[in-house]
Amino acid sequence: MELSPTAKVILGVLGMGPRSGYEIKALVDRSTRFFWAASYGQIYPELRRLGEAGLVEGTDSPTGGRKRTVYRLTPTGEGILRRWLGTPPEIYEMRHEGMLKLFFADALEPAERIERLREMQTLHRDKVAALREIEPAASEFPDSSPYQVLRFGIEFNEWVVEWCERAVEELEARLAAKRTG
Amino acid sequence: MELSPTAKVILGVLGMGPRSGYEIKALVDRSTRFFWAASYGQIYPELRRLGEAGLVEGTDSPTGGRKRTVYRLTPTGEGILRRWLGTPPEIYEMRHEGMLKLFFADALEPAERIERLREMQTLHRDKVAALREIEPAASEFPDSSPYQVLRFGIEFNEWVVEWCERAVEELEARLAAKRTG
DNA sequence: AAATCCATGTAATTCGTTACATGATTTG
DNA sequence: CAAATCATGTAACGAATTACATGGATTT
Repeated sequence: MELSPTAKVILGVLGMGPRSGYEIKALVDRSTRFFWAASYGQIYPELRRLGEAGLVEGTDSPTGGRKRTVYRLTPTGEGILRRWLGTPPEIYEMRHEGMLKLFFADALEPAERIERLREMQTLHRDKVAALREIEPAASEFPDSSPYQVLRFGIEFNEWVVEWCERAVEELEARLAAKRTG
Repeated sequence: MELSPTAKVILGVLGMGPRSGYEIKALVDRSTRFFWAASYGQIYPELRRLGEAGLVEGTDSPTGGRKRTVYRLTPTGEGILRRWLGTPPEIYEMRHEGMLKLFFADALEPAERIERLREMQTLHRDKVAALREIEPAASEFPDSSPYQVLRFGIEFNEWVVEWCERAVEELEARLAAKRTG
């Protein structure tokens, strides 16, 4: 039973309690999206597949005349979630356009290379700001895993901001040395 | 002229000098793969498309009876590369299974949560080791952008290893406090 | 009354990996 | 001479986003 990327988030989220597809998407957008995204085009078909495979179970629970299906884990699904959680992580990927541009920055003037670094810094500063907005709500449960993960996100992005700062300083020092030397 | 993800690496690599598709792939695998991967199934078709669009130009230069096409940037391609390099980065994505498992770790025993963290730590320790192997060769050009990016990779992964260490210590302290308290 | 939110779902398109097929050349 | 490397390419498949379509409920 190989779990698809989207199945992993769905099972994990349903492990916290029953939810509709819409609610799963909303939760993902507020939390795991920073390291594990999922769109409607993935979530709804995957919920159907997981239902067919017997890992989740949908119950109709409309709000008024608005139809709505709430999904919960079956015992099988619960077991498979546990098993997956108990396995070492395998997937770790990054797609970082700032890094890519920096990698090719030898083709640029030194001043432009510094500009590239500044832009990368801005991007990560914005990430810190975005995550800090979530923080007050999340800090209600300071011992929880989700809060720990949020802290990681904030501290990691702060680290990158500082790294950029140091990199800029080094480059500027080198530029100055070249001018005077 | 919207550049595809693979077009970005290809143009960047060709900006450092003419290369065959095979050589592009080899370089990517030794360098940008950590933050921008590309496979044969992307590279060869994209080289053809870039050729049709007039950004690159292929020249037959067989080695013996083994056919081989070396690509170089056209002036148009050069210009488009420059323009892209001079624009703020937009794409920044991460897919981190360790983080995802940690996020859902409230469903686990505290001891298991610590295990999850240890596994994440191992993963990043392995990354540090892998990058350190490349370092000696890269450090020949300590002022180059690629070396700077490699340093980022090493230092970033080291930071994560330390973060995991701190997180484990906190959790262990909390566990101990619970036992005695 | 309009805007926003709740809710579900699909179609089109792009992106990306893996595996396969083919064959020459070099190195041990 | 076997294995590794150089070299190009495609087919099958899976993953993912975006946009669209539809419609009820709630809020302003």
